[in-house]
Amino acid sequence: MTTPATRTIPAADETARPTLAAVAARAGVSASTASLAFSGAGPVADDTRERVLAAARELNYGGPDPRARSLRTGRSGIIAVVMEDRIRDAFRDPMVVAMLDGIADELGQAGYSLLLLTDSDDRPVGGLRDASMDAALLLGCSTDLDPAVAVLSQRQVPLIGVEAREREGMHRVELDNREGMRTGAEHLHALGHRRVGVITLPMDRAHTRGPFTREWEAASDAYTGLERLAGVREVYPDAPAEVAAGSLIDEGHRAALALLRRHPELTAIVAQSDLLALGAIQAADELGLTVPDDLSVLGFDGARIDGLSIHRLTTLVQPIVEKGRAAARMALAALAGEPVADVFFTSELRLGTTTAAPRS
Amino acid sequence: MTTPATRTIPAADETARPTLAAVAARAGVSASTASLAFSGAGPVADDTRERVLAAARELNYGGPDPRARSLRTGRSGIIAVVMEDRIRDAFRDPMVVAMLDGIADELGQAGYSLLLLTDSDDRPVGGLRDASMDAALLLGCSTDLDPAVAVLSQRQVPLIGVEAREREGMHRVELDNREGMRTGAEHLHALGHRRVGVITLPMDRAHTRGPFTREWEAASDAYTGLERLAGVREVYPDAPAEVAAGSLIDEGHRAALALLRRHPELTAIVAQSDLLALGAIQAADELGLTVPDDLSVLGFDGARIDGLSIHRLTTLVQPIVEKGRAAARMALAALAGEPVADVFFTSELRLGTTTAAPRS
DNA sequence: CTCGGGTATCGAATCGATTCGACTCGCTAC
DNA sequence: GTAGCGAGTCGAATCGATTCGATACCCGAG
Repeated sequence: MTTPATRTIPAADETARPTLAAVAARAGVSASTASLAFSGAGPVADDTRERVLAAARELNYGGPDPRARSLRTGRSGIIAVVMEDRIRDAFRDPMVVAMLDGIADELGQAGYSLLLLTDSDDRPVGGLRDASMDAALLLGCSTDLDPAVAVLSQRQVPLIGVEAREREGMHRVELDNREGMRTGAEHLHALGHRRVGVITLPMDRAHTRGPFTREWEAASDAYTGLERLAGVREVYPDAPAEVAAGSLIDEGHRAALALLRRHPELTAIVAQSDLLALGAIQAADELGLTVPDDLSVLGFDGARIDGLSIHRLTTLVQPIVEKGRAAARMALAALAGEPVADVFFTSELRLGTTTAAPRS
Repeated sequence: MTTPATRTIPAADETARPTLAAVAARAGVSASTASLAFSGAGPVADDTRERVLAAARELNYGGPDPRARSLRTGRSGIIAVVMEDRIRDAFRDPMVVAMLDGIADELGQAGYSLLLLTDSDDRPVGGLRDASMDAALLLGCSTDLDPAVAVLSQRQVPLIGVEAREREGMHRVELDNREGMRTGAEHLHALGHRRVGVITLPMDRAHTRGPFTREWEAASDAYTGLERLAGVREVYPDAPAEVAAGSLIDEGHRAALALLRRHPELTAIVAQSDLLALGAIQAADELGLTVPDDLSVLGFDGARIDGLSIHRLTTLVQPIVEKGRAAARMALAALAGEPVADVFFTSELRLGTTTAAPRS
């Protein structure tokens, strides 16, 4: 050994995790060479590489420590997906799952992995602020989490917002929520409906239920829900709205009951998601209303929900998986230093059996 | 400034990301003090902290870089969940989602975040090997991914296997799959059933469908599926089995049709998951068989699947969310250096309306 | 008046790799 | 005969923080 005796030599210490330096020493090469042998970047003689790998095997070395590599290279290979809801709630929504699917697929192919973050009351530790990530995808996040996002922005982490309010330095994936809903509302109007109610997605972080008053509307910063509502209001400016606590069948059920109790004159309900629409149909059944003759129901999403209903929902189909893919690709492009253009998707009205002309 | 002019001073360079050192310099304190000011560990005078934070604001510094912190402290705050399936498939399974829910809840409270990894053909980069994580939870992983897991083991990353084959240095969360299924089979036997078939979970990584032959069985290293099958075989040693390509309703449907075509004499079907059982019921309906009189169907999981069927499934209820929580807690305990004991959960037979004595 | 003890701060070592520039060979081409 | 080149290797700087031990200071107790 040429190492001076003054240095601490962890030589035969079996408990400590071996380092690249230890492997290099054992193989009789420098750390730089050993690094090259592992990464494959740069020229290394075949038998040198062999010796290094052999030494690694002998020392039970499992390859370079990702932490150190990440510090040096500035890349962690991790892309975060930030959601507002608790994971439990998020996974209940088939739209979220479908989108994650698109994201994961695209990221996986590029060799990135996916960190799931929920924007939970900004904990002192463990949140957005101190997870290392190369980029972040924000799924429908309101402005509430601005401070945390600002930190990422400061760190020059590329930010992709999916159906999120516009924001300095953030790329966006958008959907024509407003236009889609207007198209849907026009469809109802053409059928002859004049009294139409809306069941909306949550309008605040607390997932409060109830009638969507003008004051509440003024205070709300929910993005997607407001856009979809605005679309309906372009056709039915005074349509009453009931806010659900989540995109869930039960919530649609509850909201529909509330809405129909307060507004028995309604002949159609526009639900801001397919799950909500399904709940509304259930509620109609219970009230003895026939869908679509007594009550038309319109959804949004184009979720393929098999067997949950005898109806084929009239709904606005959005390319949800593609949306996920697009978001992921934008992150990858930003990381590659390529220019990134915002992406806009459009939804399409799919006619089903849940809308028809109002009776009489 | 007291900094010698020979050092490169990134002073007014607005493009480079500011470092803690830069902030410290600007605040007129040492890097150590600045670090303390941010982390809160150690005594710092109030006005010193103020000055540091002010300097950070001025320099647009977003807090310590997680990468560096992670290298130094040896902790990344990330716990990985490794699944075999593609995310798309995994999320379709309500059991996986429920378990992730328990995991996420427990980890979130402890300030950890959740890295989703799928064991995809061991890509050169982006897989298990080079994501930094403090611990890994392996959800029902077969031995196929041993090499990758071995690396983690070498790195002394705590490993928790949920329904995974036993493995050196891995903690386990187990379920009484075999005993549960035996109990279910005994229930059928007590009702008088003598000809019983099984629909199994996937038995290989390729998700191959088809009759589960003895050769295949010998070659398979699926863990949960084999255990559950073994439980049934303790009562019905010769029960024919049909392998499904996933825990999905459609797969249960397909498998049941195949099974009943080959074995019309069957009076009961044991499905290895509730979704498969639901599919089997659908298939029975189509074949004009009445459940439970013509065909009894037994599930496993105790998934709460509302509205998908008019039947209440007879099934083995497992504490799935608790399983997730337990796994997460084990990881946290291991990280805290506490002793970790394996955890065993038990399932319980819940009688529904899908099993009865065979006709005649 | 001095000593003990707590508070605030700093310097320097350290975490474990990657990477750039320099250096040494052996060979070819002019 | 030597300039030029490419392959292979090494040394040293660097990434950006945390943390340990030392130091300086102030205050109260003895």
